[in-house]
Amino acid sequence: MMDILAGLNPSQREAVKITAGPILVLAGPGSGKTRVLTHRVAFLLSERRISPFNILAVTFTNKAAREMRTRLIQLVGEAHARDLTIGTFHATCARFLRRDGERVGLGRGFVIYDEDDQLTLIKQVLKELNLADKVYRPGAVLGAISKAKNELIGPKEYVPPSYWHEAVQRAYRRYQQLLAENNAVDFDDLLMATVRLLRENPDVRERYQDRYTYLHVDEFQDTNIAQYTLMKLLADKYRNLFCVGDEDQSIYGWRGADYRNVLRFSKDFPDAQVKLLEQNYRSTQTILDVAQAIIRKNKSRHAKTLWTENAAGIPITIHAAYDQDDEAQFVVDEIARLNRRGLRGRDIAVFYRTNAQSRALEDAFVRRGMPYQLIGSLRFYQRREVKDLLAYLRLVHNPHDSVSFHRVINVPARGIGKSTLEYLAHWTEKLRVSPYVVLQRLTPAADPAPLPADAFDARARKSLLAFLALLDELIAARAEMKLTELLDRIVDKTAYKDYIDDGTSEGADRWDNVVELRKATRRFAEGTAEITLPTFLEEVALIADIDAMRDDLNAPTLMTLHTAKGLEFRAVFIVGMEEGLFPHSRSFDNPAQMEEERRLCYVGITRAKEHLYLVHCLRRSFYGNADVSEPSRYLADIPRELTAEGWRGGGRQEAAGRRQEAGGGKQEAGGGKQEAGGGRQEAGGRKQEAGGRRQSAFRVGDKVHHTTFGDGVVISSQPHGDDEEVQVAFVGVGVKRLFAHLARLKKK
DNA sequence: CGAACCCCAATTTTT
DNA sequence: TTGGGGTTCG
Repeated sequence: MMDILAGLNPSQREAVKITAGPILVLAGPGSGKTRVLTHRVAFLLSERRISPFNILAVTFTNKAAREMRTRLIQLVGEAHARDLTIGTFHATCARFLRRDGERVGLGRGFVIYDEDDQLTLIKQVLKELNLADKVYRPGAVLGAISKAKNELIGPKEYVPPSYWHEAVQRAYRRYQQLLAENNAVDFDDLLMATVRLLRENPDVRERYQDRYTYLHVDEFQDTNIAQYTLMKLLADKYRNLFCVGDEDQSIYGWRGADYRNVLRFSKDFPDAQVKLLEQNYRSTQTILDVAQAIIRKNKSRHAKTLWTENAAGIPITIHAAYDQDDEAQFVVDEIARLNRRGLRGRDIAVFYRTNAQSRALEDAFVRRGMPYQLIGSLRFYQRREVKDLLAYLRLVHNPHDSVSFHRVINVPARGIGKSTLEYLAHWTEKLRVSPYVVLQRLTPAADPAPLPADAFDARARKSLLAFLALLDELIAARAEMKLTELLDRIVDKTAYKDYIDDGTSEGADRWDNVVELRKATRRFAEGTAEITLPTFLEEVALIADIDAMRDDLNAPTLMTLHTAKGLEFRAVFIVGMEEGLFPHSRSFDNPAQMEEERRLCYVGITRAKEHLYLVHCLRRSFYGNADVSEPSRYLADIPRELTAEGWRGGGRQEAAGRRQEAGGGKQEAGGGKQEAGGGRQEAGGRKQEAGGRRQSAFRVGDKVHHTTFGDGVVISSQPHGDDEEVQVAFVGVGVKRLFAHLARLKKK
């Protein structure tokens, strides 16, 4: 076993060595926060001989949990690391509730509703309560409910601060009722119910307190009230609570996170030791200076003095692009350049404020035939086909789940239409049972008594009974089948392939996703579906975008700034550095939110080790129409001497003067999409760049002629497969991007 | 019943 | 621009 303390700096070592009592480690970006956390656990295990069973560490993402475990395996070996409890807040709570949920009224087989399901449910509620969804927008109502839950406020305690919120309260109450009827919980319930479980049941509380005597929280600044309360409850007996965080990286305030938990901690644990980690090991001095220049402007923060022994490095690049296509083009061009200078794909990331921005980037990568990894946006487990099949699986697990029930009762279409469903709803309300039970009572042998013979017309009745038979068959099959077989059976019995694979390329993509889902079930090959189905469903429900990130893909990663937290790359691009986008206009009127935007910028910048690019557009189109954009205020905060001067040269600026179009349509460069692993990331075109091998026939500055567009000047040129992709500024037409050969471009 | 059409609305970040 | 939801027509 290696020396746990070796390789730690003095402050890190101090933090690790305090093994008793409450400890708060305030750690700047790149200061070895995760290192301290893992080494502290390793230290507990090997030096203090604490049993791994007594150690709990919570993170915010599965990825972080996984990484922590991996590092601990390296430090203390598989045998010790295996028995540690490391997981996300949500997964940990789900685990507690699987065991003891009945104490707070949760049935054994409860399902976890994701955002889609929540939306479905709240829409139903709003309809029931006759609340116009114009005024009571489902998302907004859910947001208000979520906010309450994060603060551990139930529908009864809820004090509506306005008229609007009075309706929210009613919706909240009904929403919880429906969740209970469906034996379902939403994300926030996982936390809230666990807190309730511990609060209201001293025996359970004490059992968990005795089990987990050493508690650890990662990214402490992002905990909300519920999460903080949970940890405080667990720590109440032995008081061994170790938290690491950085208030400057608090970016989830909108989701209820409250960095004042850092202050609360000091108040609740007056004897807490506070350790500061201020040495940065990640970034160049220049990048660190840029980051400081940004974050310094925030008022509500404790000034920190981050420093590094790293070299100054190179100046950062601020680039003005014409529009988002030009911006994306710049990014891929620049990445190609970095590649030539020895940076590998996995060393590079592109961050943006909103997911919608990924599109233009994807287009540019695909056109270039450059592989990439996209995190987020259209999530795998959110796609229609995947959700459909998951709904079937959930129904098998819990047939009373009415959201899943309604999702698939007519998918694929089996002649159960609107009026039939309305009538079905009539019976569920009348009998106060789940739709599944109504179907059961359509059978002649039903007990209690079957519904009257004239309930539902013959056709509807037949369809409904067929669906019931299908469900019951699947439920019965569960006991003797593996999960994968169960899924196959569902696909088979519903003729799902015929339904989804309609001959179009989208259909093929969708079918690929089904195959991918099938692959995901294969990890649960041991034991019958009876055993593995609940675990599978739970895991799937608690997956986050970032969890699917792969290090083995060696492609640049595209993700939102929020997702980027906790990662590092040799080169970082932040695009869309524009007022209204970043900082986002939604934050303008709220100073606290504006500070959060700034922290987000700080988080983005501090991901970079060596190269940092901040890019903004002069024009950006939002939904349909283009608008002039102002450079982000953050750019103005950066001292000039830290940025590359005279950089904005090259042919690009001329191009920027004119309207630029992605001419010639979108050519799919590579062999379509590559679905990988968890199925969520998409590598774009996979075709290898021709690189410098081909001699290009067209060079920047060449005068050319095109039969339709007339005369123009080449402003860029890229070898592309057998052809050459050129950008040409045509007189009176604008910039077009085309394949020279294909377009029969002539040199003049 | 279901496909086709139309209109409207929204678009921040997500465990 | 996209998608969801509602309406209409076959």
